[in-house]
Amino acid sequence: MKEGPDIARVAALIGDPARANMLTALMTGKALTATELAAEAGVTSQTASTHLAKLDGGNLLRVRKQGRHKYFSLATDDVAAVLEGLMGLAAKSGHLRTRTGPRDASLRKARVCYNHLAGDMGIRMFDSFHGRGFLVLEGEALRLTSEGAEFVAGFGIDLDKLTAQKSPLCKECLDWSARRSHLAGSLGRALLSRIETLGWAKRDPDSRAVIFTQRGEAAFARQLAVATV
Amino acid sequence: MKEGPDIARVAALIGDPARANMLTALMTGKALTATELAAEAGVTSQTASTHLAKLDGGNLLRVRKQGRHKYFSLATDDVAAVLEGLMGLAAKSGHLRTRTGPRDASLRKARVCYNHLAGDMGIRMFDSFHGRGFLVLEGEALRLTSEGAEFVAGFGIDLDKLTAQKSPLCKECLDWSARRSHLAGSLGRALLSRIETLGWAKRDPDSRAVIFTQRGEAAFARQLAVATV
DNA sequence: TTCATAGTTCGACCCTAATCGAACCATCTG
DNA sequence: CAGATGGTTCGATTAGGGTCGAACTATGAA
Repeated sequence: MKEGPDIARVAALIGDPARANMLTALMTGKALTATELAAEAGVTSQTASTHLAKLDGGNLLRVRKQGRHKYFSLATDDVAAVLEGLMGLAAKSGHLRTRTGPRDASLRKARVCYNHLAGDMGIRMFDSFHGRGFLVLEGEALRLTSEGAEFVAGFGIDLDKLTAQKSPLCKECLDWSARRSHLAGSLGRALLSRIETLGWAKRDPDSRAVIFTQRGEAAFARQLAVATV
Repeated sequence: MKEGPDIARVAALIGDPARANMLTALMTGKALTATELAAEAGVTSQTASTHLAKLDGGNLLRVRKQGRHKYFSLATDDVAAVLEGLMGLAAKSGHLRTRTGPRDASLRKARVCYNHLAGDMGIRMFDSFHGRGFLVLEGEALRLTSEGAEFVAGFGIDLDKLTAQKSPLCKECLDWSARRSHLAGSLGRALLSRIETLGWAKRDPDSRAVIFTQRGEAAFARQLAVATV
């Protein structure tokens, strides 16, 4: 009774209705912001904040700060597995679902996100870079490989100018609509800027949408599909 | 926030330190009495009683009444699996172990339990009967099959006399030392009585021990090993 | 710069639920 | 039968923690 592996502490974390609702909402695998989770749990943002702090303290969550937002997702698959098991025990099902993302199709496709490219096009770019070994995840950080540097240089970007800045070159950014990663940082901003310069796309002045021209989208896709060798 | 599969309720059940200690103590697979679990949790018997009622109400436990005792075990393997998962999440291990059973070897081997045979010999008998299809579990009840009836009749037991009684013929009884099932009920009592009549064993007048003679143990083992066909 | 929004911290309130003492019931022992 | 033990129920106490209002910080937008 004195020591123990403290299964009680973890279970108690999950045992609060508000926190349980948050965790079940995160079972989709998507990341949600604090306010979204607050709504999901049916509590105010203050209480949600304390709850999320506790869940994070119990290593049940993974937290990523994103500007003035904070994105939460389940820490590991193990957490999801335990939640799944608990759902099984609580035989009576009846899931909650959570509304997500922008309803505007053009925003989903491509938009600016703090001056870099987000939406489906942003994700495609990130996936391509990652899959071709241009970007590697090192712990929490994102590093541009020499192959990657070569590619962006060939794309017309002056890396030296970027690395001279104080702000980080590469940052992983969580996509709003799809909730997957895309490229942020000064490089992300430079890439979007270059795309605009090339005339492949231009920003919609009334919204965050980024409108690709037909020719621009084709050229963009061609760049992403280029084999490394 | 209104409905939900109520993962919170189950988690909250496990989330109380006292209850968590009880559940971890039951992770061995053995059944424990209410007082043992109270000691394990470090609470009084009253509080333990309420805790156990709640755990039972949440379908986390299986309960078997045994005279003035109440034996608790985990309801299903699923429960154990979830607990295992929670332990994994609560990384820091350090298990509790619980003292068990009689220290006297002869008592472990064979003893009377409310006038029927318990201990290793009792378990061997139950396992043999069960494995040969003499006894079948039907829900919570235990039924003697026609093959079983034939066998015990051949062993010299008057079944008609037993079935005429009001008390149940077959009952599953949880073994004190090994915490596994053996045969109780009027049949269990009749079997022990018959064993004594045959001179295979006699009771120790100073304890609960049942002392088998060498010849008796051999004959007993032979009976249990007999193939049905 | 000023405004708006996301999130946090502090403080106070309140309510649930764990706990135990005491009395009670059920079952075994002698 | 009386005595002992295992377990439950009731009631009162208490502590822990969830909750929100209000004030505060940080980041982005205009």
